[in-house]
Amino acid sequence: MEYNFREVEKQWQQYWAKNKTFRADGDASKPKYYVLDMFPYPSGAGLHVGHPLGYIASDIVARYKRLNGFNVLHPMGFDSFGLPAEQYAIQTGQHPKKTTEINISRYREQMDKIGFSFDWDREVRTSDPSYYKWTQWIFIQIYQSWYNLKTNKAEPVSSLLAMFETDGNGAVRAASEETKIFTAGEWKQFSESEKQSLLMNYRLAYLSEAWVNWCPALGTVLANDEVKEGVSERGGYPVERKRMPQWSMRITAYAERLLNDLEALDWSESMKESQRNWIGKSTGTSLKFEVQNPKAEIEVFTTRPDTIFGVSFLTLAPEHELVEKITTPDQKKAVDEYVAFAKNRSERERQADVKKISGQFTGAYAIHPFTGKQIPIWIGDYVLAGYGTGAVMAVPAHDSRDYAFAKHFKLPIPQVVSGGDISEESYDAKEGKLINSGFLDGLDVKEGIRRAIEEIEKKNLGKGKTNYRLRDAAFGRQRYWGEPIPVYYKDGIPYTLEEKDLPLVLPEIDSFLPTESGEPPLGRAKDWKYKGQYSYETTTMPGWAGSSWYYLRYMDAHNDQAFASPEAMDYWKNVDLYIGGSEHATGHLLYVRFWTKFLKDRGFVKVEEPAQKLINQGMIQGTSCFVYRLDAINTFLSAGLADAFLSKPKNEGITILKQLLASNNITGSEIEAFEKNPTLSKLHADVNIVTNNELDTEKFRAWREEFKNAKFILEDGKYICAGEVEKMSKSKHNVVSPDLVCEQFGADCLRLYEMFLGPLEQSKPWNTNGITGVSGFIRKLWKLYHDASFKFIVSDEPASKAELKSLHRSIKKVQDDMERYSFNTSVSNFMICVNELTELKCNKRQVLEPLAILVSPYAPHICEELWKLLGHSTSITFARFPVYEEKHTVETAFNYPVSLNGKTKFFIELDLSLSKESIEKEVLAQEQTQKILDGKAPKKIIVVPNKIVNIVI
RNA sequence: GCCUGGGUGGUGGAAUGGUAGACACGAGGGACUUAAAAUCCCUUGGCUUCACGGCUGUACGGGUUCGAGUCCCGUCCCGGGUACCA
Repeated sequence: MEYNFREVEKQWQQYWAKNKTFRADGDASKPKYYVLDMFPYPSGAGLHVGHPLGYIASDIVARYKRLNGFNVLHPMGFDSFGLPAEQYAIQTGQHPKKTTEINISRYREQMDKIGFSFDWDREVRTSDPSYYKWTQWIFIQIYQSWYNLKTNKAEPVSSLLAMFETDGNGAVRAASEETKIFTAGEWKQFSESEKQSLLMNYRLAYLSEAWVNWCPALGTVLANDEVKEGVSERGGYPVERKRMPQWSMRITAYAERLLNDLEALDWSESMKESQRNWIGKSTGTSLKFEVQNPKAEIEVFTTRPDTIFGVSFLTLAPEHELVEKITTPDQKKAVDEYVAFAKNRSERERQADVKKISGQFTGAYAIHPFTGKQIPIWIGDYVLAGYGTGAVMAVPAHDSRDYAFAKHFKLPIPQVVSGGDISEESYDAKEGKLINSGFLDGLDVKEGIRRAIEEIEKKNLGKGKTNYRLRDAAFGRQRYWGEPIPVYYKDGIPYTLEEKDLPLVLPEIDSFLPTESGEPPLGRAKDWKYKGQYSYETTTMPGWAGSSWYYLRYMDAHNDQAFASPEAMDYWKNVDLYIGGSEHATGHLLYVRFWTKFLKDRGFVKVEEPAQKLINQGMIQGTSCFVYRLDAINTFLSAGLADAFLSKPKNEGITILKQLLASNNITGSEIEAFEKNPTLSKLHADVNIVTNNELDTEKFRAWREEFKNAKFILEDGKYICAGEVEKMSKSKHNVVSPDLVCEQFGADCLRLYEMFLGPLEQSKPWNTNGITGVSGFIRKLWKLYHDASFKFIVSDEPASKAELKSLHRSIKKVQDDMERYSFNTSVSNFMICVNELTELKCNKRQVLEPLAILVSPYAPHICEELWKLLGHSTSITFARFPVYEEKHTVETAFNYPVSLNGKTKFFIELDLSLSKESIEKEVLAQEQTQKILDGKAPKKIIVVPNKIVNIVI
């Protein structure tokens, strides 16, 4: 009978699950290969066809590597803590744990239908106490560490304490905000609370008063990467700046390493560039400006110290601590007003009118360190409190923002770099000679920067400095559904739990809202105290905590003595191939690198980077379908007819439509109704009732009550929909679920088709139009082994040259494609092979067996079935991936193109195993060649191995 | 602005500097069939020719090369990311 994918696929999926076929085996003699997907957050909407794209690719690689003799680790899990479950809980009262479990089982069911070769025995869930125990444990290690700039790595706090006890902190070089110098003697005199608060400045996880992104609607703090364009990434709510006590991770200590180590990674250039930009290294110098009345010093950071003589004012951020001090009495009112105005503006407002210039003069003046001139001090919200020193030296002639500010407030714009016209805009380029610049005159910019820093350092006005845009990462979240931070407070001092007290389990609470006093939801937990008396930290960890080390847990998922055993980690090392979306460039992928480096420093892991190779799969967009409705009479126009109407002037269009309606049996009264209200609306139709742009009108009528009595005006007997590419989403009715595709065409078809759609990395719209081609391929493959009455047949006769040629060509191509991760061309190559073999009516075992293996990573179900029919014991590991022999055993001779002066003239039969020279000779000896040369001697003969022979006359 | 990836038929897309458009969809034609579905075969970048064939062609303009979609220089578009970062 014809291939029945429904039955076959189900059987194999059950077989694989029952036999745990894909368990990463313990055979340490095999080379390892770790292929990982970014694990999903199990949302309530389930998977659409876009989600499995990356999983299919990784699964193909996993199966391919197994066939090549690798011990493959290919796990899957769930990033199951997160905001949506909690929001849903607030709305419905359903416990997030429950909804999360429901969502996970739905995801699991959907994934199982696609036939992935995940090792489910290693599944991890970040919300599982046995997992987050170790997330908490790692937090404690980070808390108990400091960053030693001398050894350039994290060390336990004990080593720091030892230094304090013997020498104080004078000689300590640490990533820290601590500026107070103390001696060993002083240290010993400090009280416990003083000691702890000093130490806090060194810890890699620390509690401090900090500016945070506060999202009132979500009631929580967000990290910088969770804020996009001034609103929260989840939900799109406004975010404001707020100062509050806050747990943070000192990721800035790792800025340089995170930046430098990017180079050796096999990631896309754009991905690396995103991280570089996010880290935002810039080198320049700090520089102090003196204020005389009252006495104060303003420190600025600049990358252009060469333009120091072009400074015509200073600008401070409105939040700058000196603002209040230096403002003169007569400016006080105006400054206060401005500061209040700036503070009340949300980040979004502030960013939205970047073009609008605002600022206020403080009345104070600073002294130019080289010219001694008085420089007015302004405040302006184009200066950010969080970057550099929160103050800039304004060089309007050579910085576009300073320029705009100066023009607006009519401040002087002295030019100090020649080569640009500054009458209309600033000249920002780092090219030209310095002018009007005292000791810098005549130098070019590069040289000027060097000289200026030299002079600044000599005069002790500042020093060369590197600045990073990267901020420490906010770690506490004022919400429920996350890992509790394993910290309790004694006399107001935070202490971490001991390992034996872990996990600190998330307590049950009766409501997921903040408490009346504004405390996070965990403040509601009753009797939740350490040793019955000390209160716990009530914020929880952010979403990125659990995902920053999960790749390690898969290596040894059930270990309750350690997050993973050293043996397991020694064997699996790190991820060989990581597949996931590019949207994680500045979030997850930075944090997971950070934690890996930390764990390496402290000796818990041996690798410096989590993933050597990264592929970002593109997004699959939806193709929305639109129908056009004449609202007055509930009549739908096929797209072509609607176009004809819409492209005409209104009156003319109505006339055309009236005729059209009349000729389509629409009654006169209805035509009148239409004339009164001639509106044509464009509505989304469910893509699942549209095939090749043709709407199934019966299903459409049944889809919605309001369309029950709809009338349709067709073109060529069909109702055609208009198509448009949009993001796949429920509200646009363009969601295609993988379940449906599996049901209709089979999992193998879905897998092949998703790969066939185009290069993995590219974003592309889902379009089922071409799926019949792939579906046909599967049927053809089946039919290779079956005769006209669908009886299984295979011949033990030796294969013909042509058959072997087709097979070997495909093996070579597919191998090459796999090495390049070019999955789409692989599918094409399968199709060519099957087409050729079909034409040759090949049913030779010698060809069909390797073919089944070759195709199996892509279409595992049908291949397993065929392999079984071929009489072999059934297992996905088959034998080995068929290896193509480089020797020209099959195609020793074939038509070789010969071109004359770059133009292809003819083909000749050549033996490819010959050397270049012999090929040249043979070409010349050919009758055809002599005819073309016509007695002349060729100037040059170029032989391109395997490609072409070129004769130049 | 900066960074990054692109620009190839009606469409999705193939081409380690070597026969551009593989493979698939769509379209057109044909076979089988009472008919439909399914299946199979042929044609399908453009221009030109009755035909064999010829010319032209990978956003545009130059260059390197025996040979360029591919490499180099310049220009124009499109997608993605990102920014008052001093």
